[in-house]
Amino acid sequence: MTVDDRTTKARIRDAAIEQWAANPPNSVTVRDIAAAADVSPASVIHHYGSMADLRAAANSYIAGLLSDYKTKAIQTPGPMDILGTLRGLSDLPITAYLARAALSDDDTVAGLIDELVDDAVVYMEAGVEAGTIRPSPHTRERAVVLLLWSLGGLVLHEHMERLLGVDLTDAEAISSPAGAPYTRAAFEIISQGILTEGFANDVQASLAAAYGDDRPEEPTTSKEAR
Amino acid sequence: MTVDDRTTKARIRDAAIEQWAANPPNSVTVRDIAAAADVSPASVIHHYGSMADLRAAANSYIAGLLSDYKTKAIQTPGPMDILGTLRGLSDLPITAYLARAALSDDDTVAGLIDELVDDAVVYMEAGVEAGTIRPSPHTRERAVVLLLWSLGGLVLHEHMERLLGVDLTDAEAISSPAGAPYTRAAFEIISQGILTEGFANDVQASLAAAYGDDRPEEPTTSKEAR
DNA sequence: TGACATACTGAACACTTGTTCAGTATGATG
DNA sequence: CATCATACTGAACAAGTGTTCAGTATGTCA
Repeated sequence: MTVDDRTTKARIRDAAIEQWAANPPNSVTVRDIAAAADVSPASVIHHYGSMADLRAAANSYIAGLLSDYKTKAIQTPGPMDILGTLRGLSDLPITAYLARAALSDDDTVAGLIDELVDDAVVYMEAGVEAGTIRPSPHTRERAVVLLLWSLGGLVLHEHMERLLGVDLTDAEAISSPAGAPYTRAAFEIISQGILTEGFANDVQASLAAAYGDDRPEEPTTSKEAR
Repeated sequence: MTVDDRTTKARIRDAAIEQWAANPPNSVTVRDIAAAADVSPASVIHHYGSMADLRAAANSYIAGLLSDYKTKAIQTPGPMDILGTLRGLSDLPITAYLARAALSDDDTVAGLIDELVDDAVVYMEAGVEAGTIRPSPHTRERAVVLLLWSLGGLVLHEHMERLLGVDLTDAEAISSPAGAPYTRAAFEIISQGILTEGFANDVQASLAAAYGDDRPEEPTTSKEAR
């Protein structure tokens, strides 16, 4: 006999998160959330004051979950997939929620993204220390681009599923063989890039000429010309 | 003095595209578009029948522009930035529009994305031929992931701008020194990846063990049928 | 008991949305 | 000229939005 011992306020919050995770932004109404939480629309406002405040409460709740996972995930090595750590963090569809929230113009969302970026920087620095991640002259910029690319792929998960058959919001699918079309492509990109060494050197040279040279120091590998 | 010789119908379409490119999805109203085109809301409906039909007309117009660019871009080498070719294609903010449109559940948009993917595959195969792009056992999957990552970064351009100070929807900014924080990080990732060689081998080994090996130089137990 | 706070609701309100409609202007065609 | 079609508009409408509000329970505490 499993009863729902959450308070009504918590039930409303969770219902809101689920609704926002599952539906396009701005298409979720008070009445939707109220129906999902099995209360009246007025009750939603009673507990949270307004729709915007509910959104803020949901965001800060998610932020709290993120903080919790941080302390746990710090000991698990291999930050290959920055967002992967988020999956399976709670019963709530956090990744799907983030994918939608990243697009809302709500100000509190920016804080969530910034937090993820900061975490990514920390992880990657730890990876450099551990010898799994290449050092970079622009650690933070690299982390920003990589995180926003990953998050962007998540945001476009419907296209990803149509094109590769992989649902990035499904935690189990990703880590199963069904997720291979995505994971092996992503791994290939982040492990060796896509450019040949010769062409990369050419581009690097022209970039250096244009913006100034800041090539990362190569750890005693090949140095011969093409 | 230059007069606007576009028909009212064309002006409405262009105004709609600009509005949709510049504002969050579902936040653009008939009255916004009407005001931008300097006509009455009723005139918008008069010309296009409904808001949905206007959207469809805009999508097919963009699709037409894309087809045009394809024939042109085929001869410009260096497909480093797949989406870069789209910038400066027209006076209309096509990339920004695509970034918003990629999220709408309109069916005609899926066709646009698929077209971009197909183009990316072609470009990358040409790059492999030319020796600028590394060959891959999964060309199409790699192209999909790379394109959706890029497009995803574009979708999240507001976060990118906040975090890096680079506006991905601004064609000139990208190719100027102001775009360096993004371009050099993106280049670093696609030129050498982010994993060290040793760690990449480790991960590759476990991936191969889990899903089956698809790298000829890594010998593992071969027992599957063909 | 009485007094007070909290939880919750149904019904309405003010506002915005896309769309309709009657009607005016303009120009082409006979 | 009359006739017709098209371009365009102001005013309204129905539906949907978040929110307010008076009012009813259900406690808690003196």
